Amino acid sequence: MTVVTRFAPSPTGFLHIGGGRTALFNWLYAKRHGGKMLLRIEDTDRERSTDAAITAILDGLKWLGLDWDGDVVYQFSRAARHKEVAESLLAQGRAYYCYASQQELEEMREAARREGRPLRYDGRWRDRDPSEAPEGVKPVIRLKAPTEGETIVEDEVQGRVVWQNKDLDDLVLLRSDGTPTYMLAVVVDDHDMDVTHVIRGDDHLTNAARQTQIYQALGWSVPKMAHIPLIHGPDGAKLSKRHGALGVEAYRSLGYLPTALRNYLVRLGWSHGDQEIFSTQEMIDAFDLGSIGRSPARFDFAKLENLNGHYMRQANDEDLIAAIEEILPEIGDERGIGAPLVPALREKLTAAMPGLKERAKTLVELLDSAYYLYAQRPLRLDEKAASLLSDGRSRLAGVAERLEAVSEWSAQSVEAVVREHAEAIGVKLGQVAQPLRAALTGRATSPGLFDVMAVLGKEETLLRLRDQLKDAPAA
RNA sequence: GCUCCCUUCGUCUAGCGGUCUAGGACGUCGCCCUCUCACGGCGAAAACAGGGGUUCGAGUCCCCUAGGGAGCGCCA
Repeated sequence: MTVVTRFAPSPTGFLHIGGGRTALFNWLYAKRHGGKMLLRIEDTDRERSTDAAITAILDGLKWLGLDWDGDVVYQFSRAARHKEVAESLLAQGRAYYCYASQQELEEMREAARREGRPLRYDGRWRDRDPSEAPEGVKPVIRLKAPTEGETIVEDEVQGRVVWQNKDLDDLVLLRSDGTPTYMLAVVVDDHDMDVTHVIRGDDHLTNAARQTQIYQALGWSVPKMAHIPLIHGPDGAKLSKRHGALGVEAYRSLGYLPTALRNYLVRLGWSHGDQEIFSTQEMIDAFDLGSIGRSPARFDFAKLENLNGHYMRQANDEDLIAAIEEILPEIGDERGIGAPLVPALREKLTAAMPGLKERAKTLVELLDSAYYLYAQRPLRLDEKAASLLSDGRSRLAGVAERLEAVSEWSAQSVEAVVREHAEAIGVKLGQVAQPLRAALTGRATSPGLFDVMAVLGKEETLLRLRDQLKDAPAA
C-alpha cells in the first residue's frame, strides 16, 4: 500500500510556523516512503475562509519548498458527498436528528459548568421519535456514539490513548443547514482520498477519538494517526497570532532562507541522534514518526539565526543575491535600493559576497552590512566609526598618496601598501586599518578591509578617503 | 470543572534498566586566530520537576503530587 499523507489547513489566516512544520512532516513522511502528500483546504467554514488566506498558504508552502501531489482539494466542494454519508448513517440508525436549539445547548453547558459536570451534549434526542420534533426547527444530524466501552487511538507518536466512551458525546455530523461539520468532513475526505497517515498537531488528539467513532460507525478502517506536539512561543505560552506566531512569509521578509527554516523546523520535535544539519535528502532518508518527541517545543530565534547563518555561508553567491532581490520590495525602500538591483550594484554585491555572507545571519543583516556598497558620498559615519576615525585620522595622513601610486589595484597590492604605511609610521596594522575602515565603510565592522578596497576600486576608495581627510593635519 | 497529553542544561534534544561521574547543538562566558566583525579552534558554567514504589541496579518501568499544554462548538 502506498503511503498517502495530507496537509489540511483551514484558510482563515496565513500559514503559520506550526502549520509549516506539520506540512513539512507530512511531506517528509510521504517522500520517505515514496508516497504522496495531498493538500486539502478545509474551507467548510464559509464565514471565515478567504481567498487571500488560501493564496497565503499556497505561497507559504511553495516558498518552503514543499510541493503536493495532484490538485488541491477544496473541502467545501465535497459537501454533497458529506451529506450523503451523514444520511446513510441516519438510515442505518447510527445517527439521529437532533432538534435541540442553540439556546438549549447553551443552557445545557451552563448547567454542566455550574454543577461541575463535563460539558457534554446529553443525548436528549438520541432515542426520541422524530414525530416529537418541534415545528419549524431544522435539525442537525448527530452521531449515535457508543455509550459504553472505550475508544482507542493507536497513535504513532503518542502511543495508545484510551477514552471511556461515556466521556464522549454525540457529535454533530451535519449542521441544520445541511453542511457538514469538520469532524465528518475530515473522516469522509481522508477516506475518499485514500489517506493512509494522518499527521497533524496534537490539538487534534481528542478529535482523533471522535473521528475514530465515525470511522467505526461507517465501517471504514482508521488511517494511521500521528499527533505531533505543538510549538510554543519563546515564553512557553501557546504560539498564537498575538504571541509571535508569524506567517512563514514573515520569516521570508526577516531574511531567513527556506532551507534554514526547514532545517530548524525539522529539529523541533524530531531528532536523529546528534545530527543538527540536514540536507533535504538527508531529512527524507532519516525521517520517521517514532523519533518525534511528545513534548511541546519552544520557538528559539537564536537557533534559527545560527542555522540561517550556516546556510547563508554555504549558499552560492548568485542564489543569495536572487534571494535578496526577492525581498527587496519589502526591505529595499528604507535603504534606498530598488528591485531589481541596478547592474553596477549587483556587480559590487557579487564581488563582495564572499566576505559579506560569512558575517551575516540573515539576508537583511547582509544587506545592511553591505551599506558601504550602496552608500552615497560623502559617507555618513555611524557613532563608532566616527570615533574610530577621529582617534586615528592622523595615522591616515599620507596613505592616500601611497594608494594613489598603486597601479595594479587589488586586495593584495593595497594590503602591501597599507602595511607599508603602518610600518613607516611605526604603528600596528590595526591602528591604520580601523580608521581606514571607518572612512571607507562608515562602520566599525566590515568584511576584510582590503577586500572592501578592492571591490570599491581605486577611484572610489580615494574619493571616500579624501572626503574624510579634508581637514587632516599634514603628515 | 471534565477528558487527554507532556515534564533531561536558559532553548532544541540524545538517552529506549547497567556503557550516565548524563552526550550533542544553539545561546552565554573565557582563551586562541586576527585589520574590525564574523567564521574557525580550544575550554568553562549549565539539566534528569518533587515524592513514593518495582528491581541486584532507574534519567530510563509503575503510582502520586506539582507545573505546563490541548480539547470539551451547528470553528477547523
